[in-house]
Amino acid sequence: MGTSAVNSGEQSDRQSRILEAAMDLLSRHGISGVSMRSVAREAGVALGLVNYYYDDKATLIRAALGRVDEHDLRLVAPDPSLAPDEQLRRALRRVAAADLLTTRYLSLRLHLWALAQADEDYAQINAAAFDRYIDGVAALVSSAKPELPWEVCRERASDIVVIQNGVWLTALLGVDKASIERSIERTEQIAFAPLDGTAGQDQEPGQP
Amino acid sequence: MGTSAVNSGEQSDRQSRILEAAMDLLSRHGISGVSMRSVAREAGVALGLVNYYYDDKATLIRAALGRVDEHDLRLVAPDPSLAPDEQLRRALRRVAAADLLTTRYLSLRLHLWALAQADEDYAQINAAAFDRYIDGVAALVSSAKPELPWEVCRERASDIVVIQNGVWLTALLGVDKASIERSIERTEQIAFAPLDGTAGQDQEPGQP
DNA sequence: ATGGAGATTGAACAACTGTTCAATACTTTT
DNA sequence: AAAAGTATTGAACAGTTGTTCAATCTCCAT
Repeated sequence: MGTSAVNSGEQSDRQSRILEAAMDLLSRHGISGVSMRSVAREAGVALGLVNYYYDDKATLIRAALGRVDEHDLRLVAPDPSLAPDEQLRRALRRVAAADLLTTRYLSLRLHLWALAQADEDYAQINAAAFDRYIDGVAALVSSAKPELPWEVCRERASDIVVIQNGVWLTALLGVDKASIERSIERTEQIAFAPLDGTAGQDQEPGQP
Repeated sequence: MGTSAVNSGEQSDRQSRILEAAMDLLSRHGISGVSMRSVAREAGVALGLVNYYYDDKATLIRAALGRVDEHDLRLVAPDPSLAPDEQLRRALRRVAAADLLTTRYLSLRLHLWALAQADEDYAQINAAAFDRYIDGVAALVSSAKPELPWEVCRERASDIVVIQNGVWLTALLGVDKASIERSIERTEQIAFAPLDGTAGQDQEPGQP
């Protein structure tokens, strides 16, 4: 029987070359550019082998989706070697890092999101990963500002993620670099805002 | 010869039914769900008629893209019957309006964006519409706050659009309604911020 | 070397794709 | 009523798609 896609990590090198090829094609040409044949060609492998490692085309796409979700989660993984507030700051900065704002990654994310919108199956995987990501951000906020109740951390995390999504989506359209920088700053302000009022914004700096 | 897709407005009823069907399918099942046959079926029309009104599948998709772009631009069109600051406020609020935050519209936008990412042709149309949209927002900001130099208005518009994109993208994933509301408020703060410092954010509400 | 298990190939199949086109139906003009 | 123009149909075409499968190849334990 096939090796199944539940297999994590690097399998026989060929299997991961196939997955890599699929992600590359998806990122560059969208789902219509991903056929079993084009994947095989891109991976330098016979057609049959793609179906050997991935029973379905759906399984192949699911594997790609899993890889990207995994990657996203690493962005907000706690790093014990850093002070909590520095951890948070870096995680927020990573979103605008050069290696993340590449067309290849952003485009891949966009296509996967579009797929999730069209297919209930992908949608669930995606939604779960999205929730875990928000939880990750909330956990970082909580470590950096322990005085905040968890509920507030989740709130701030949601707000931050809205902006982050906006950042990378807009980055695809080639918006001003400076605007992205300002948006990142905005996420920092939300994260580090003092407890008092609503998160990180005071319209009137006047005194009571 | 065919009627061409340059034809704006409502043509023979059948033509617009076809376009409507295409947009519906695109929104619900993504580009792989849009075939000339499925469009014809959804529109209750023979296969040949789709190619009669739209020479290409690409032409059909372009028409859909045009419709959505047109719709987006109307969101920031100036409305002389309102005071400038009210115009701006309403435009910013419209993004979170119920009729816009529907899956149908958001999903359509997402798929078109994904298509633009895969096809240079769509990409240019999309980029142009995106620019016009930012210009529209900037113009509204400028009317509401005439003391701002145009450059600053564009800056604020860019920042606002980043958040708006984040809002509707995240809305697709079913994020907390409250978070969306807070994000909209944030766009208002950016728009209406006093001229002094950076746009709409003061980390410390202290006095000088 | 011999057997066997897994890896790899490409041909074959049925289903679907976009596009073309001759044939018809319907409207309007003459 | 005839002619002309447009709208509408579905069959036909060549190509592509995902999936299956018998046939090979590779490698390792025996």
